[in-house]
Amino acid sequence: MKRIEIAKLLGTVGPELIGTEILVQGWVRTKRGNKFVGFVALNDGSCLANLQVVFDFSVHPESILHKVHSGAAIAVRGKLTASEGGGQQVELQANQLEVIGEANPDEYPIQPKKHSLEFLREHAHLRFRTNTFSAINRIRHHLIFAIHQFFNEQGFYNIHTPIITGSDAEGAGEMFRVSTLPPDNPPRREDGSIDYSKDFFGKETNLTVSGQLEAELAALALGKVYTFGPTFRAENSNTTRHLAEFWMIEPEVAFFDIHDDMDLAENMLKYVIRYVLDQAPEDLQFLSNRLKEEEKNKPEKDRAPMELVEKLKFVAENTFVRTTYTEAIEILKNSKPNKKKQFQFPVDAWGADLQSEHERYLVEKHFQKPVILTDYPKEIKAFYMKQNDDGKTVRAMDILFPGIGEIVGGSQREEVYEKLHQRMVEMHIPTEEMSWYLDTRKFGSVPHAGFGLGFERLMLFVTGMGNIRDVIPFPRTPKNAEF
RNA sequence: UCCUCCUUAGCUCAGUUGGUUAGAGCAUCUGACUGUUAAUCAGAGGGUCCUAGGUUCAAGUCCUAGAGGGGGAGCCA
Repeated sequence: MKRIEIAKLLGTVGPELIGTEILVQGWVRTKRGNKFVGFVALNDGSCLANLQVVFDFSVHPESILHKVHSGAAIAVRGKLTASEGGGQQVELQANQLEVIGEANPDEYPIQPKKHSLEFLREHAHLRFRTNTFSAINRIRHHLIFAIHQFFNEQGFYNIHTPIITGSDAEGAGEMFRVSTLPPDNPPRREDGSIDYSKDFFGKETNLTVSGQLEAELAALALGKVYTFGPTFRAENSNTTRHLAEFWMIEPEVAFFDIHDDMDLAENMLKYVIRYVLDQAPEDLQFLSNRLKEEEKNKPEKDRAPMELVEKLKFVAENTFVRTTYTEAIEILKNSKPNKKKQFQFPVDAWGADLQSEHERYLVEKHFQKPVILTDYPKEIKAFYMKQNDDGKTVRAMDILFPGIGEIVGGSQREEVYEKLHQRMVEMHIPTEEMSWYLDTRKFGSVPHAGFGLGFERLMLFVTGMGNIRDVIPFPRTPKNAEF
């Protein structure tokens, strides 16, 4: 007999199968009952909801049912019936029970009760077994799929940019070195420095901090491309928004200017949010309720103004606010918290980078919508960004989301060889080592633009979770590479 | 890296001014109950109070150092 997934039994297929003999396999969530009848809530990961399996104790020997604990894997054959109880439409009357894998209740750490997220993080190998993390990971799948589908529908090509990179000049952050040299006794040059010409690649190599520069190479031939791959930053960042290993989406499009870039980013975010709303309503509702429950413990002023599902719909249906850095500085200068000196970093002069508290004020208090900020001072942005005619600003755009801060960072790229070269010299980027990048501006250079979207930051927003370590299955952070 | 808070039973947490034998709920085990929904009810077992020093007649409680974790900041996606 072939196994049927619980999602199908609890979905549209269920009613048709009432009265027939079926097989289900899954993991026990809870067991309850009395001497005569037992109820097991069975979950197989195909959906959030459990299937209720009913055991008649006069049929099943107690010795086997004794092994049915939370966490145990079982296979059950029986007849699907309309439920006598109130909690569910259908249930399974068990005829045959097989305990596939026992779970010793004295050792199994996941109980049918609320665990703290901190505790579950230390048991990340088992936290998939909880409602919260199974919901998060199903949503993660839908989001990944939606991103690929969006770009595919728009005619983009997916490009695999290298994970190991020989360039350390991207300036996006500290890098993890990749080397096969013996760490205790590496070959050295006469001056005592490590001789990387003897290393595996014959030079220093690192894990990538961004696929953007390589994506630009592809865009200047294939037109519309995107990368979606792992990214590594060796920054000692200990926050709820940073990971040492995370996944990034980086589209790059030839003949796009900054406005096309903003349109693309806004459309993409709305598309994937709508997709998840459509594909995972139960999981989202569960997380929404969970969040609401959690917020009951918070003071009124710290509570989110909207419930999760409501918030996602709001973002999907409303136009993002677009404004310039210069206008944002004016708004902040004249804002109440600035005048009352409530900002930790007061806003006085044009040219300073915006702090988290400023971004949060703009998004959550002033506009109360996602905000796209453009035309930042060139001093606080990367070397490859297109310089405006004012000589002061670059065509950069950051998308700020409530509760998350910066979720997208992008720009139109500088396509004029001389301007790019000059900016690289000014910012001490080694131009010889980056000749392959400069070549694109020598041969058939065109205006182009792109952006980077931190996938886990998007996950934070969509799931409403507060810590980035809970939206990736196995988080890598400073001092933590378990599992 | 900086600031701040936390660490007591398997889990979540109480523990008063330093004072007798460190408690509760859930989980586990035993028993009761013929349809439960995180079942309910009764009973039992379960503790290196994070670690190492120190103060004191007396430390879970006070002090110092360390470890681990949370939150915030910086860097950023």
